[in-house]
Amino acid sequence: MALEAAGHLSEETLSLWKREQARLKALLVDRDTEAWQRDPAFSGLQRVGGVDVSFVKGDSVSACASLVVLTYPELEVVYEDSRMISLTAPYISGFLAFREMPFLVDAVHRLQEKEPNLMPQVLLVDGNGVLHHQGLPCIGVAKKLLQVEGLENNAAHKEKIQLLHAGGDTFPLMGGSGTVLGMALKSHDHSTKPLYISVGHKISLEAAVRLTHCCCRFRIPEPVRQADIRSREYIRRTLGLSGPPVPGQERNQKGPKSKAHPKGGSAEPAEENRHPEDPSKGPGTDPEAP
DNA sequence: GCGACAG
DNA sequence: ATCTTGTCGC
Repeated sequence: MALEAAGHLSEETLSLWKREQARLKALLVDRDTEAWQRDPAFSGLQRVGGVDVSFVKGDSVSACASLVVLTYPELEVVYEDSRMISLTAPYISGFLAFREMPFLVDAVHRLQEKEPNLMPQVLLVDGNGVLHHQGLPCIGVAKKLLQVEGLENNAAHKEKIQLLHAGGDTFPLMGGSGTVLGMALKSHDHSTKPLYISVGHKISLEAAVRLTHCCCRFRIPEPVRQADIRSREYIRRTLGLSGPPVPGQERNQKGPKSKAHPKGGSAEPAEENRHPEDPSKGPGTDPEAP
C-alpha cells in the first residue's frame, strides 16, 4: 500500500488517525453559517485566506509553510507568513492533513497573536474536504480528482469535463451512495482542467464553489496560488542555492549579495504585487493551453 | 502481481 | 510535492 512507500507507520498510529478523522467528521458543519455566504455578492466578506506547503526538492522533510490573507474582492495580499518547517509525518494518500495541517494551524495561531484584525473569514486549502475517504473538516480545493467512493477519472468523467463551457460551470461529484461529495469547477474560461471543490466546515458546497470561482484570476484561486508562489519563492531565496553543488556547474556569482530580508518567520503586510499579469507558474503557462 | 495514490 | 524545455499567446 501507500503506507509502506511512506515509511513505517504503525498500525496504532493509523488507527488513531482514522479515529481522529471520524471524530472531526462528526463535528463538521456543511451548511452556511455566515450571512455573507448567502449574499449574491458575498457582501460582508473582506478577507480570504490561503495556505500551502512547498518542499525542498531533494528533501521530504524540509518545507516551507505559507499562510496568506487577501482582501476581498480585490484579492490583494495583506498578510504573509512563510517559514521553514520540518515535517514529521509521511505523506499518505487520505491522510494529508496529518502531515501538513499542524504547521498551517500554527500559522493561523501566529496570525491571531500578531494581527488578529487580519484573520480571514474563510480559508482555502490545497486538498479535499468531505471529498475524502473519511471527511476531514477543511475547505477543499484539489487540482486532481481523488478517486474515492466510486469516483473515477475515467472516460465518462473526462466527457463531463469537456462539456464544461465557461468559467463557473460545474458538475457534481457523486459517490456510490448517491451523495454529492463535491463539485468539479471550471475555474475560468480558458481552463482545461477543472478544480475539485468540496466542503470543509461551516459553509455550503454551493457557496464554497461560488466563492472559489470568485477568487480565481487564473486556474488556481488566488489565496492558494499566492501561498504556493510565496512558499516556493521563500525556499528558493533561502536554501534554494545551498543544495549540493552539481559537478558541472561551477559558475561564479559576483553580483552584490541581496540584502537578506529579515524574513525569518515573516509576517508582514506584503505590499507590492502591482504587476498587471503573471501566470507565474513556469516560464510558459500552466497546463492550460487552449 | 497490478493498479491507485489530494499534496 | 518535485524534476523538466520549449512553445504559444496576450
